Amino acid sequence: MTQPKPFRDLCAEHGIAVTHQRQVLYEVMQGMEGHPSPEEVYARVREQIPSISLATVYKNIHLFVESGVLREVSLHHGSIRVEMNDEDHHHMVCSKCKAIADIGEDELGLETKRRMLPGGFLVERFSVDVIGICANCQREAAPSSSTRN
Amino acid sequence: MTQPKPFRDLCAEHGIAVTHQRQVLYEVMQGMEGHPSPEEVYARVREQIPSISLATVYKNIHLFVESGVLREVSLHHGSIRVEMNDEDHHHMVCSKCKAIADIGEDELGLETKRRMLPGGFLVERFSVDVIGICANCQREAAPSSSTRN
DNA sequence: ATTTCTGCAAAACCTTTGCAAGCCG
DNA sequence: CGGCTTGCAAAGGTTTTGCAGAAAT
Repeated sequence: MTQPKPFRDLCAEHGIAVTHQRQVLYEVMQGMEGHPSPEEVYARVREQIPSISLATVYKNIHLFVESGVLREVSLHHGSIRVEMNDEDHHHMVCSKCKAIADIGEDELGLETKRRMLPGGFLVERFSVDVIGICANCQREAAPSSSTRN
Repeated sequence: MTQPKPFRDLCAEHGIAVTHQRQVLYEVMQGMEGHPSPEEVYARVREQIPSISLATVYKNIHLFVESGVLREVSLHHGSIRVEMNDEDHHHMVCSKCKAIADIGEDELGLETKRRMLPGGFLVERFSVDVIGICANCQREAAPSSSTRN
């Protein structure tokens, strides 16, 4: 079992109260792929707690982000996105359809050696958005060579 | 002279009309350091065209972005940011004070060799946010070792 | 019992849109 | 002129805030 400290201890560590809403919010987010918006999270949590309010979702997402429980990602998107994936990874953003996919640090083929940058900036982590064209959009954009598609 | 095609030709290339507002907007943005928000750009343009409206600024920023005249950057910020810096560069975002500084592709020490990623994603460019602590915040956060500061 | 949290509703942004008048080509 | 652009004002969407009641420690 890899979750001996499910949620109570996370809350304890960060000095926040354990509420039913937070518990469900946390679990729902754990189970969501990709980069859900607050609205999307809200919709899912509602299935379990119909009376929850969007404001509560926002408040707790912020709380979680500030506590380091999860990570905020600012993609080339309009609204806040959040992700639970805590492995080092980055994002491929399709400039045509705006789809976002994760890509592992190693698959990316980036070498991130420096821990200190010019100007004395101390590196915590790298957040890479690879802008490009996803496989689907490449197919659509190549009408002639797609004969064998 | 490096600007033989100041603005008229840019517009011609992209098939958009040359208006006074666009001309001033473009020049103002050229002259702004960093990553101004639409509001900040608006404030500057207003100095020259007091009657300009924020809506016009938004419309034309979008037009410029779509035309490729400038680049939209989505940092770890709330609103759209824009930049004229068309050299390949990335951003250092301080997780304490949220300050943003540019860093050149080479200074970053990243090797970005691949043009194609797993899943058939065709790379156009990399947009790297380095999250970390800027020199100022490091000083403030180190009360003991800052004696000789 | 106190402090913290929730849900509601209103407010505060930020950004977009519709439209009449004006400018560009 | 005809079409694109502007400015205004209003609408739209997202996120935040204030507060009374409810839950947590």
